[in-house]
Amino acid sequence: MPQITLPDGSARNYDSPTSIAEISADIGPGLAKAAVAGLVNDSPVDLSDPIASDAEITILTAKDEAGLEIIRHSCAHLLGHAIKQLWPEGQMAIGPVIENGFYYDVDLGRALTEDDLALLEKRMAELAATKYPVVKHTVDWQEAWDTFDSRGEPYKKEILECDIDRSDHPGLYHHEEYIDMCRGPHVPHMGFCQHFKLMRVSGAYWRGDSKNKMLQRIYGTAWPDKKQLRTYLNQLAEAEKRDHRKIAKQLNLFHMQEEAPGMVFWHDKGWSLYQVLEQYMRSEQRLRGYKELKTPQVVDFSLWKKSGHADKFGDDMFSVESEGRDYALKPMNCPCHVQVFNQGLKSYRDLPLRFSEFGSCHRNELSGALHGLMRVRGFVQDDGHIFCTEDQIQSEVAEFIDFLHSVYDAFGFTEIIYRLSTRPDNRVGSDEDWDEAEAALAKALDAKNLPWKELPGEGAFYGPKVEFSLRDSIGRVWQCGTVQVDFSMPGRLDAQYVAEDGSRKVPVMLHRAILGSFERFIGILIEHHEGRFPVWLAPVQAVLMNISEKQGDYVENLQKTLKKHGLRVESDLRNEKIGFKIREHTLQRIPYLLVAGDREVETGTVAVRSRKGDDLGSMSFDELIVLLSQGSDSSQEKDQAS
RNA sequence: GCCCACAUAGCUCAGCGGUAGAGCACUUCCUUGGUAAGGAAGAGGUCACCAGUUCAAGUCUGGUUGUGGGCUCCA
Repeated sequence: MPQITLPDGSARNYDSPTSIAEISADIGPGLAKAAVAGLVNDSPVDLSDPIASDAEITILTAKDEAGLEIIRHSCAHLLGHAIKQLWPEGQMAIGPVIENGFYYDVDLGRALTEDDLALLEKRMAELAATKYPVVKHTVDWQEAWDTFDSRGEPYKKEILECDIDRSDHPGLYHHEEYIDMCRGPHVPHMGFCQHFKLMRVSGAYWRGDSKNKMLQRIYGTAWPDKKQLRTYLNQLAEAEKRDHRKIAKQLNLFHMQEEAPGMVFWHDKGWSLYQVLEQYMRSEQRLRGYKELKTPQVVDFSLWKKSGHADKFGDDMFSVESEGRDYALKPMNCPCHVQVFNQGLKSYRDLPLRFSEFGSCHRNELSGALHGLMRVRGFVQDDGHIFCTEDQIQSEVAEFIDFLHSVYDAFGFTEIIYRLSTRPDNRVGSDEDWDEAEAALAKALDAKNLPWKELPGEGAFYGPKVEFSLRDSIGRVWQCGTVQVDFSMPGRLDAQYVAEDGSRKVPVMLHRAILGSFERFIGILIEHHEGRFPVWLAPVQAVLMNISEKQGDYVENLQKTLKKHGLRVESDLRNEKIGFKIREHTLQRIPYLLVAGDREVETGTVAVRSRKGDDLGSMSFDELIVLLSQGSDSSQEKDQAS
């Protein structure tokens, strides 16, 4: 006699075991039709699963996030169904839900083409249009194994053997003649799975292990209705429009070429952006008590052996041989900073000691990992290392977080995501050290009421860390900042200070970065702003143009004066119509377009137009200085020109 | 590094066995025009690189390099 409680608190009684399907039908035909699956005491179930005892239930529809996930999961099965119809020899691996969609890994023994994808998509649409029912059979382990054995599905058998207990009762979902194994739940019929699109194919290792066979992975996206599918596809097009590689080409910021894979040739405009960032970080760091260093880029391997990096990352370091000695291009700055710390005897009175460096690093990343500015081989970190005592960890981390907030705010990033990565299995340092460091990081976050998520086991081998990610203007998340506690390196590299009692102690070292690397951060800025940089960052803040030749001298003089005020202003005296010049510089996303004709020469002004197309009227020289000098202050960041 | 795709003028791309094409940009000339493209003429390419097939190769085959999308990795 199950009593069913609905989310609104109302209860219904049933004489015999019931199901989500039955309850939905009792509530109304609309709901019965829309129901995808349900939650029974917060556990997901199929519509048809029997409910024999008292329970709190929720009916899931396509409108629920959980309901949509079920649809996506069923879409993976639909893809499996279509694959097996088109290529019966294909061996199915796994087909999970991912953000915005699903994928299926399958072993076809050959690569898939774009044409195959279209074929698959067509077959899937045909199958889904029949709205065939999905039937679940719960069987015992052996029956599941026999089923996949007879159907020639070795990967499914391996999953059973390795991941599923023999006493379990796996669910077999029958999609007409196709059978897939799944914890479920799934949609009651495929009519729910009609709004999808296959996106791409790629290779993927079986079980994510590069030693295993490479399977073919087919990605798809799926949504509750046509409209949401279209919206999503539009968003993708939007992201593509923002691609920093494309915008950088249009705006002439940098280029890369075959002779230096993964390294950047900065052009003047990109370098201007870079310099503004660097100068900004430099002045902020100075205000916060950092001492800026510059350390060598080519350092003998012995130091990397001592620091432990050669053992762990040796293959990823660029090496140089000279006069029988082996050197490496530095992949990071920390060992060099310890060398600076080690010069001269340090006292506890010197701590905390904050070093910073715009450290030029090289890492020989796998060729396939390179990606525009986002993943490069040569880059510059806004690196810093704080040498301190254990007692100072929490306050140093707290100060660092304040610093990081002010920087992200200045660049217009308001939403930050905090993650605390704790001890991995493979680690150095005592458990007591880890307890203390993890607690210090957590306390620093909690003291500011920041919401954070723990990533157990994700810490570095030498200590726990907090990672800071920011959300960009179209919702994507980028990890940039980090602060890491290090118990290992100061000891390995013989860093010491004299404690209050005269004894020698090893300092704690905090690694920290806010931007991460200039290269990547600029890539993120380009995409975040879609190349429309706030005026304080814009490589060219304004372009002065004349209407006709007569105003040429006026424009040139004005440009000189503005440049003397440190403003980045160009002039365009070409023999072109004003409309043509306006168009070109608008496409170049120049914040302000300054036009001088006879009227302006007479009054000593210029006509100001924003890149958005707004007419800001005539401005005098003084007004221009104010307009173009809007700083990194975030309240001004959202200027009229954006 | 692995899987798949791609590489043609400065840029964006077409051509897919038979003497290299378009638009924009560039150069010169005309035009001096008030807020998103004024007109005319001209110049510009060993079709990424190296082999092979063929009477003939941007075009077909193999290899190399780079790029793109994934996978793996990310101190």
